[in-house]
Amino acid sequence: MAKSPPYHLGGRIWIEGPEGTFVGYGRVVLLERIREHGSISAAARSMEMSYRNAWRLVESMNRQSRKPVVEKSTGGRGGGGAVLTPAGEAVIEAFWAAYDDFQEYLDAQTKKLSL
Amino acid sequence: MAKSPPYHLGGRIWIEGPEGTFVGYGRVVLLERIREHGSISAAARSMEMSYRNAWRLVESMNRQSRKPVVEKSTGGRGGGGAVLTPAGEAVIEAFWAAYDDFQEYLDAQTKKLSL
DNA sequence: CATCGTTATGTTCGATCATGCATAACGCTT
DNA sequence: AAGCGTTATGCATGATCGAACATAACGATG
Repeated sequence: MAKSPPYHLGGRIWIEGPEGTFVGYGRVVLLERIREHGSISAAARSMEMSYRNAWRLVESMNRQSRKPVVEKSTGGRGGGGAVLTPAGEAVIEAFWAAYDDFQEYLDAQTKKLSL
Repeated sequence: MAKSPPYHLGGRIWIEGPEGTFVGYGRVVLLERIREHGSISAAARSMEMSYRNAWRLVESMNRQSRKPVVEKSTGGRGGGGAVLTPAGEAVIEAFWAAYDDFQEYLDAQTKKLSL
């Protein structure tokens, strides 16, 4: 096996909206966890993020999206919860598509690095 | 003129070395300023960066580069100074090449954003 | 040999951002 | 009506990173 080259190209991408970051890697993972667990608090716990911050991120995404990505409800059976909307699903899909393409781009550009 | 779309792809890239970031946007600008001014301190002043930090970044780049990107001298006429090496020139060129390509990539991918 | 501006380096201060903690409101269940 | 877990929100705490400040060493020049 060949020795890994000394340098490689690194990078990050995100989708920008009116307020700045609309969705990036961390936010999209949060959306997936919400879909999986059915609440912001359980999603936050599952990824070692404070509920405070998870809630803030959801607010930011909902504000910047035409249609909310997460619908929240308070009280009731189980205390309430949060569900991912179809708009949220679309955001997840759009981000991963861009992300996957970007990873390939980084690999390809690394090979072109003249160092 | 058409209204700008609600979302666009944003991102950053850098060249990674053994310690993490080898050179990114800020570091390459610093190298150019050193070439222009002939010292780390003047370069730092010209871009509103503390000398402390500028010096640290130069150290980091020199440590990670096969051959130093900047050669420093202390004392003497004018107190000393710093000059960019050919290796430094090569790093600047390599980074801007990758950077320019990346900007085009972001524009192209933004148009493919299905949101 | 005193001066001067730069490199070199430690220490303190400040801004930023996420975490942690503390409550309150909510509404279904029992 | 009481209990429960979640959303909602303010406030204090802590980690991180660069700026700001303070010296010291350096070496050509006058």
